[in-house]
Amino acid sequence: MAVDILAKIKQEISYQVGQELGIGQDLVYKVIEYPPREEMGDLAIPFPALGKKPQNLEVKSRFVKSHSLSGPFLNLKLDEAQLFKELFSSLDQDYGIERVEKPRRIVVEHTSANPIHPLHIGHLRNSVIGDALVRLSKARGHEVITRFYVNDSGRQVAILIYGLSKLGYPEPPKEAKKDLWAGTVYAMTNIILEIRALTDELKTVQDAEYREKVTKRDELVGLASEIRSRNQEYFDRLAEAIRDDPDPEGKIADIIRKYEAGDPQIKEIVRKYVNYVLDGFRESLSKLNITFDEFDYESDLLWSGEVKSVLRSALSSRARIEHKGTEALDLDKYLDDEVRKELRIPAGLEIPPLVLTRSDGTTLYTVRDIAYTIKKFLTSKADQVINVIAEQQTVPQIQLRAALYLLGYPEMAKNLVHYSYSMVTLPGMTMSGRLGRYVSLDEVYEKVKQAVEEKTKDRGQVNIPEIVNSAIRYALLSVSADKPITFNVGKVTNFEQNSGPYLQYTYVRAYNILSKFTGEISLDVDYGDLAGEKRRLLLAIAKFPETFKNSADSLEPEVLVSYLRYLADTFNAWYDKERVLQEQDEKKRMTRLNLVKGVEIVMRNGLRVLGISSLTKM
RNA sequence: GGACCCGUGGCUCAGCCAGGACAGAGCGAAGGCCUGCGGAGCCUUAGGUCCCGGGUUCAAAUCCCGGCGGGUCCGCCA
Repeated sequence: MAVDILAKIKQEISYQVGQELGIGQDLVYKVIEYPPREEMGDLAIPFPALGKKPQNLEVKSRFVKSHSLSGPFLNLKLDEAQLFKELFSSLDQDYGIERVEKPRRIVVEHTSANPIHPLHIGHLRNSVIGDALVRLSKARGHEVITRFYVNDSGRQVAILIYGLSKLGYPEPPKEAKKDLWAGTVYAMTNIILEIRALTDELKTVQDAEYREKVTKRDELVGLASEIRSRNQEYFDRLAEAIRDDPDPEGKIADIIRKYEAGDPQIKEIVRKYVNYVLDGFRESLSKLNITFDEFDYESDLLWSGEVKSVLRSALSSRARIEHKGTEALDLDKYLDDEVRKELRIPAGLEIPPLVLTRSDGTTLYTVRDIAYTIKKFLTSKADQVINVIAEQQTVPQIQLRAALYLLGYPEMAKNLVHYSYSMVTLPGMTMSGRLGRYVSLDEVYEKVKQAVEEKTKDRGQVNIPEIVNSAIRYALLSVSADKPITFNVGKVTNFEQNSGPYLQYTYVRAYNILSKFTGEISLDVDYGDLAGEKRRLLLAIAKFPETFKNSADSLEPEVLVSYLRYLADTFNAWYDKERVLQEQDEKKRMTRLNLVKGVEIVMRNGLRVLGISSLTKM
């Protein structure tokens, strides 16, 4: 079992200082920080934060080499020899991967794209973040279940099925990627329907509105001709069939209704095509080593009666109201300030009522999501459910928590986390799955792959997929989730310092030094050698357990990413200046080998929990 | 109009939640470093009113209030 040496040292120091000042150890521990500049020391205690200002203070610890008062700070310099000895005598392969004392059961739902078109770079951010959260939490010792919610009973799937019906329910060509193929049919059908709807509207409007709609229709017609080029035969057949259909909207509503009711014929059709698209998703995500434990179909919740039961409970709730002639829940009225705070609902937000049913009696997405959330908590016996969902759904997610609370599931409401992330945009283009306008995950993957192939073409056997994976993951994980990203392929294929491949490359350097050393790495070292970057490396290695805990517990992969970047920079700066294997002095060589070993282990473990493989050559 | 998120060198970001000492990186720019463990590397230099204005504090990029700018949402869509 690896030990967090730095935590041990900080505890010892805070105990000492606490005794001297007559305050609690925990309080001191909490305020210990790292000075901004090296020459100040390795640790600092700001006295005002403790409400004390001692004249002089003795810190007696074998780990502390010296200390000095500087303004309001007590600066401590650690004894690198003691730290080194303690750290490397207990270093093992799992170093830094600190497990929690009380593991929890955590469900992470992520990606959950509509099964009607291929995954695009917006979903990619969701998948990569979700997967990193899964890996971080698992490494921390939690039991994690990964789930994908299949939205198979909405209007969008119905549109796809409607389009397919007009084509006589064709099979995708053998060589085609099935999600891509379905996405084309969906976008064609949708555009044709939208144009038709707009054309109908033109008959009843006039003047400014008329001109606006004409412009909009012209745009759609332009897009239509673009998408027609993907498959002219499909497009022309769809256009003709939909033109001849007296009531497409009725047919689509019919599909939704029959599917919700579990009509065996439509069930078989819908499931077949939805599963084709899911096959495509799995194929794309497997390239990034992303998998799921469960795929949960929205329709199963309808057929099993789980949605009905939620609806019944909602209809008998005291919060039930009539809203615009239909059934709804008033989520605003019955939650006091304290509850809102507990549920992380902004104080100033007027929560919109939750509409429960359409006038034809069918249920809406959020109602089904209530049922799904309950299912996630119950079937996995989860302590916490994390939904990785775009920021656009902030309000619906709030409605969800509020509704759970009101319907008698306050614990679930409190333990449901919306892990929000901001949009991914493309330079000079807005994406729209509805209109078939997007850059798919597969395209991004291929572009990055080409760049990697170009870069490695003279290097023999190299694990190209793992380099592509690291470049993509790093690009999406190094930016905090709540920042919007403009996805720039040029940047992702730049494998210089700020990149996943840079980290992998650093690992390769460390690994190769170790692989060329045939002896035994011992602790018979020269502590005097621990200066400059080597001392910095020692400190950095010592900080890894704390950084990992921080990153995992706060669900912030970017914290770990920045740390690994710093470690790599420090290692590379040293690597260029001094030799390890060629060092003549045996004890110095041994000092350095230990440090390289430390970097190797930390880099490998750190990358692993981000879903990035450490390669031994590249 | 209301709510939420974002605003840090020319560009892209870290640091903000848990306030602390002259604000860190990368890209781009200028100039250097390959007889040595893999140059996807290293070393210099230039470049910053941390959006603005108040407030709290011994201490504010960080917390609070008010603005400004950008994004997102406010549907019997999901």
